[in-house]
Amino acid sequence: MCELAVSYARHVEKVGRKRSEEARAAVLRAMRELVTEQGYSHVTIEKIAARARVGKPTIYRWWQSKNAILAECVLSGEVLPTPVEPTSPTGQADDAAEWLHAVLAYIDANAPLLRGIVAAAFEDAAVAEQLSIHLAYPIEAVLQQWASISGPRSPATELSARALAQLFMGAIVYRLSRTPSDVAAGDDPMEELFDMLVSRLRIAAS
Amino acid sequence: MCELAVSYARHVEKVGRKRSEEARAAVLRAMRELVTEQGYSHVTIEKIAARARVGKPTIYRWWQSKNAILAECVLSGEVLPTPVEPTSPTGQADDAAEWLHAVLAYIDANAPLLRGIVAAAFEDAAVAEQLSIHLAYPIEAVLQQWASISGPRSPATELSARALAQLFMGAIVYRLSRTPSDVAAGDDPMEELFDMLVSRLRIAAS
DNA sequence: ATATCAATACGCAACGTAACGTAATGTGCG
DNA sequence: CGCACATTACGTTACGTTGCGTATTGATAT
Repeated sequence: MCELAVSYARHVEKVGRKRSEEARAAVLRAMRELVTEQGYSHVTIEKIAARARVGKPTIYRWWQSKNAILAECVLSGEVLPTPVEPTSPTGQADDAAEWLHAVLAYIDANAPLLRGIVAAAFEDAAVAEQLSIHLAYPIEAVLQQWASISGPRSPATELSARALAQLFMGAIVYRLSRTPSDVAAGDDPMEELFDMLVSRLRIAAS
Repeated sequence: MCELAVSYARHVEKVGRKRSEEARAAVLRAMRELVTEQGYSHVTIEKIAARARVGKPTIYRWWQSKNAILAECVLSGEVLPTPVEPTSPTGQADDAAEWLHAVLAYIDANAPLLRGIVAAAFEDAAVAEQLSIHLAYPIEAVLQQWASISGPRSPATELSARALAQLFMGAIVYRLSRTPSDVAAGDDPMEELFDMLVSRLRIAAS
């Protein structure tokens, strides 16, 4: 299951020098920075090693591939921090709106990095799985929580919470593929989608 | 705008041997096949040249990059053929359902290729633009056509055609990122989305 | 306790392979 | 004749691997 984490626990017992947590963190950090700056396809192991001030063999010892490093970035929550957690899931429509906008703002702010992650996810199932677990499922859970306040598959949503969540995830991901200029050119239906969702929650709550 | 097509019109006039349409088609065909078989990141210029039985310099003469070749695949409609065009845009709900399912079936049938294209789109704005033009906009146009039958922004849809198209595109993209087994595990919001869309068209038409 | 040793991780340097993008050379088509 | 083509070759970059010397750790022996 969690091969990614297990890699850190190789030869747990016995003697010997311990793995440098410093080196591990530096590699993940370098990966994040390089993806943000240059795009995932332009990231090389050698660049990572150079920036992290780490030997190339050290990287190959602990990670099977470039994708595995990126997957671990997602896994260890270094890419998708607090905003994914709801501020106050009380079911209030205003809270919902606030939270949705916070998530969207975070995604926009980290667009270059997330674009690289998504691109990798489309070519590597392991990355896709981590992305689902650490981005899609939490969002889905929150939306489901809100939706369930007005009952499962209520008239307020007409769609199951799961379908609704996946649709939003899709819209958010698709939005990422477009340049900020495109999105800013009054061509962004995200507000419209939010309004729909929030207004329905509002109706359901009243 | 269309730098991609212009590449074919270099030195349009005057003498000399004409560009081999055969070679061009062979390159695009090889790109499609290799992406389908091995994934975009594993496609190399040399593999393309070998499979297309074409010299490497010929490829570099006409295309600036690997992404440019892929973008031209999308541009020249070799990737997204007929199903994107509506079969009979009469506004009948049954037609709508049929068309939506046809598009979906086509996408599923070509999932490996489309995964590669989407992955590239997330790292190359030019590819993303071609994808928008040749997939998102046609879908949007069809939805708009259907929506307009019951009046612009009617109660039947509540969302603008643009927002619906974005939702649809997002769902398609998100679905592509998941393995067929995942999608088949009754975890697919597509049918639900279709049902909602179609049932509303049906109501609006009556 | 302190010293010693084995085991392991580390950075560094170098290797052969693969793909890159370009250049040189000839053939074939218009 | 001019240009596009295939072929071949080249230097560069990144790959993934290996050997080496050093640093750090736990176990063992004094």
